[in-house]
Amino acid sequence: MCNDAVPHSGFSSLAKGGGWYHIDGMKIGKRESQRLQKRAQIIAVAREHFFEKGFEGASMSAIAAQLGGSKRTLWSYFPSKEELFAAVVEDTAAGIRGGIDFSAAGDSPLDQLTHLSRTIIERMTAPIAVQMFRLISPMSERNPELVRIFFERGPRRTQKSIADYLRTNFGDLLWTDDYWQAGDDLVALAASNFHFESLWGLTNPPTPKQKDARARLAAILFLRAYGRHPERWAPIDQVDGAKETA
Amino acid sequence: MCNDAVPHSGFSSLAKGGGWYHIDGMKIGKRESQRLQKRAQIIAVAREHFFEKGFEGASMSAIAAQLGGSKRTLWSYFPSKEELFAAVVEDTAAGIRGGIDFSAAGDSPLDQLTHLSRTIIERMTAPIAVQMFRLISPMSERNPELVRIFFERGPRRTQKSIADYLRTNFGDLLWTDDYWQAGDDLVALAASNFHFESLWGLTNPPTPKQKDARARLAAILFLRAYGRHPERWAPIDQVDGAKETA
DNA sequence: TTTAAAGGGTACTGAATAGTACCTCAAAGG
DNA sequence: CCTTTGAGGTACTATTCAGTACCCTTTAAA
Repeated sequence: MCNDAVPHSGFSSLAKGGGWYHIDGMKIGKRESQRLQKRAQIIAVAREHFFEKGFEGASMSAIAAQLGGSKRTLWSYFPSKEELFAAVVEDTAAGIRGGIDFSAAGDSPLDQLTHLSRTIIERMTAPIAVQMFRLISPMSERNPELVRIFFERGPRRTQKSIADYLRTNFGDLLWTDDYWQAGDDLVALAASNFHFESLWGLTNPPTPKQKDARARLAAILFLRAYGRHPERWAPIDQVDGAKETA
Repeated sequence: MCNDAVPHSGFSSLAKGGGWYHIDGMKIGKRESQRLQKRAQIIAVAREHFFEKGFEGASMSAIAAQLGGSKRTLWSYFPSKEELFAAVVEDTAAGIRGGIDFSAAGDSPLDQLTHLSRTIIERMTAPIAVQMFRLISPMSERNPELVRIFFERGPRRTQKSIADYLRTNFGDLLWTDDYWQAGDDLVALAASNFHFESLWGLTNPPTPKQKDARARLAAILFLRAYGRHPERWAPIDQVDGAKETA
């Protein structure tokens, strides 16, 4: 979709200014290179506007004005507001997805899951993710396909990474075989509160310390809920709010 | 806010048509009564439009047209689009809140929590709640106060009910004193998946059977995670996806 | 029965919108 | 060096929208 705005006219000849331009290892001419840059710049500006005002509230004229160029230029890249919006969604989803960092692989199960929970929290409370949630939610009635694209390219990949990770590293410790469900529940335990608080802007953003505490609690809760031997993961003295009495 | 559109001019005199009109036990004249009815009707129609098109997408002219009356009438009730929107948010939040049904109070802890989880799921996947989430999310940048009002009058009350319920009925069974946190985690376990699926319209709405299964799983997970004796709530043979091997 | 308020209908204002037309100029490509 | 392509600038169209003005009818209240 929208690739017609980024023509790849094969191997173009040597540019006058000397040297080649590369994208993804492909040699391309300077014209194509500039066009790609311009396209990226447009998407970046459009993202600001859509994030701030929403789809209906954002104005193509305002975007063109901030870009400095003329409207004609904007329309030569994206033939309609919908297509520009779609490009922003795709680009942002691709930016959010990334790979999950499972680097704490050598530590204890509790530490591993704490680290994973911390990563999940960080990702779900990142401003770009929060703004994307705000932007995409109301689109499900008007353009469900767009929401699906966002989900497939963003959250879905994270879901899969987590499920794979649990299957590989925690297969023996859990009583369930449904690693997708378990992963979803880990995400829910780790980020659910922060998600709503961030989404609705009800409180100040959580501090690193709060995130750490929440990540550790989520890991304990998860290991108790899904572990074969839940009593091994006693929360007493490890978590604020635990009662003194055993 | 907006109460200037609903004048309560004290105890007005007898209406010609005979009899009194009552609202909240107060006697009011027929004019006031009709005005309140009209106001409610406007909010109902406006809600449809805002739910379908969002704040920016909805049109006051279209709302007035569907109401049948003239624009002048609409503006005499709500002096601006923002005020109408605020009224819709308040009205809807008040409608959603209701009381939680804790009627399964005589059963086992597992049954009690299953029932509670089922109620939570039902509430969070109800169309009016889903649409309200979609509508309110993007408002947090443009009108944070409105989001706060919605939260206080809707989700916050549910949060409190659940925390109170856990404190009263499960105080002895849980290792934590933080019943708000525990309640939030129960909600997360019960409804998190369904919440995103509903919000983004990714799948068909869950069937009653799926909701029942999820509610039971959430109850087990919660009792293992937060129970003093998690091993008592063994999921084997109670939950799909549990491994055969002990 | 009188009267004053409210609702309905139509037409309007002024502003903002998505998208187009046309021309000019810089620069990339050959 | 010359030609083509794309980008900038300005002005435009047609539409839609929030909100207003004006006038007529209905009806509740006294």
